[in-house]
Amino acid sequence: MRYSQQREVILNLIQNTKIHPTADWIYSKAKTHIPKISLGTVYRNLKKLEQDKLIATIYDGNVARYDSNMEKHDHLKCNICGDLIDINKNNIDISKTILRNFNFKVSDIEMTISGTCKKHT
Amino acid sequence: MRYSQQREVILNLIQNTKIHPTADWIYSKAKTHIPKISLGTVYRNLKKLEQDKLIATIYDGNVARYDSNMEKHDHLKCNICGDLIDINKNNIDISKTILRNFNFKVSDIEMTISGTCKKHT
DNA sequence: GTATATGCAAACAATTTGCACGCCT
DNA sequence: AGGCGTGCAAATTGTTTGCATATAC
Repeated sequence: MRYSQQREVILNLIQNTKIHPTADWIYSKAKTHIPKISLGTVYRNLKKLEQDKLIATIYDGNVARYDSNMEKHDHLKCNICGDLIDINKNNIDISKTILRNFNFKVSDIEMTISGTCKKHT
Repeated sequence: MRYSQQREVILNLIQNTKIHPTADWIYSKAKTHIPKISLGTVYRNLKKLEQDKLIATIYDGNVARYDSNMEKHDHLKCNICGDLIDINKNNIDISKTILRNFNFKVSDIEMTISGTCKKHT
């Protein structure tokens, strides 16, 4: 992958925030560094960065968010502000542990387990 | 909520399939019963049915899928065909149990825990 | 009769893509 | 020089909405 200033700015933005930003947020921040940058460029670079495993995509409802924490981890999602907070599975015991460690009151736990179903064995 | 043939067909379609269909799938099946049904009607009824807790929305990547199994449950998602298979959390012990019970080879477990973060206490 | 539901089409939001040009290597 | 990356605008996709008409109750 060849160097480009746009890609560098985009990656830095993602790495320097904890908010798991959307493409739009990245676009508006990037414009303060590169006023002429386009939204298409943002999306193209996000795809590339994901392919190169420099970032990961999190689908939050029907909006994509981007995360540069590439260690396997999960999220606490606040029902009120929508913030996503990183957690390691190791930290999880049960709701009580989460309440204690994160001061986060759990109302629901959702899980998607992926893999290969029996049709492909 | 007042009766309508459209809504009845839509709900029946969701209840009679295990595939967690998308709005588009529902629309095309519904047309075989009600040729003039519109996609707008499908979406409006999906919203209503969700508000009335007759169905639930599952966000799968960036597409919404609809599920009439209203008991709390999670999903196994096949990496190859994209199918979502229902599971009860009770069934989950670990990957091995899943392999045994569902003949499903687990490659990843993702979890979103929602609730209220400390900013709102 | 009146409120709710419908079909249709236009509007929207998020994301992708074709094209001519620009800039790394 | 050659190819990857860019800006711009138009195209796509999934979903929502305004409006006039139709239907349940």
